[in-house]
Amino acid sequence: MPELPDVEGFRRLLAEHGASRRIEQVEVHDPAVLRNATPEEMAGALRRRRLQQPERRGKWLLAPTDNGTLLLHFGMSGELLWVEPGAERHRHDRVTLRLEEGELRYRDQRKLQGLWLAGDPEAVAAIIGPLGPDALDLSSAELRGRLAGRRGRIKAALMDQEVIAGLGNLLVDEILWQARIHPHRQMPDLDDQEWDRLYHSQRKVLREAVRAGRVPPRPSWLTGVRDQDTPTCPRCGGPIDRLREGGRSTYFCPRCQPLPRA
DNA sequence: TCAGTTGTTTATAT
DNA sequence: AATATAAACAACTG
Repeated sequence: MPELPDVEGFRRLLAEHGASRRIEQVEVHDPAVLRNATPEEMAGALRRRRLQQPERRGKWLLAPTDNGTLLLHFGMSGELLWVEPGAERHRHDRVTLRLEEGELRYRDQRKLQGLWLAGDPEAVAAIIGPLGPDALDLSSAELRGRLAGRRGRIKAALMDQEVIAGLGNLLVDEILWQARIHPHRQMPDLDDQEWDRLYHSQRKVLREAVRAGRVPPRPSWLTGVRDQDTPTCPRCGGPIDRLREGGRSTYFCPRCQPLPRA
């Protein structure tokens, strides 16, 4: 699930239900998701502390309290849910933050990422590592400035969190498809019109995905057809092709997204 | 049994 | 120095 739009949805959830409320209890159902603290340390740091305004940085969610910050990363299968007090536990619920009004559940099937504890902004920065500017507030000039001059394929560059933070496999395929740019294009080869299409596609896809809290699988979008057995392009009707880029499945339309100089 | 999954890191090669 | 590839992490599903 989680790319920028999903994590932004989790941030909204946390802002609505958690901000300014007190954590009554921390329940660690699976200690394996705690990356730099024991369950005792996590509970000791957060119990009876007040949550402040949450923040998203790329795919990271920051939940600051009056005693340090909880950092959450959702990997490929994580999510954050708000449930009624004492709601039944799901088998993949790994951590529960119990508040007076309800419970926040960190749920994750695969446990590829997890939860960290940071005492100060420097510790937060050390855990998150270098991140490019967030994709959600990126100007046209900044997008081009971050990418131009790099060698390599455009999909790899867009997926690199140090270049731009927040874009993942699904988003990048959708953006490139809407911009009609082949995922293997080289940045120096893009003309002004293509840069423009890339920027506006990025804006449109992100705006609508953030609103939905996911990349919406609309029939008119690549995301709406990519999981079909033999997907066809919603724009031209031609067959959708698949290739491997950076170890990820990449879907594109060879007719709408041609690779020049074959 | 095997390939595949919306993420990231590490090792190795180019 | 950058870039490319594969594997590993983990827990499933078809």
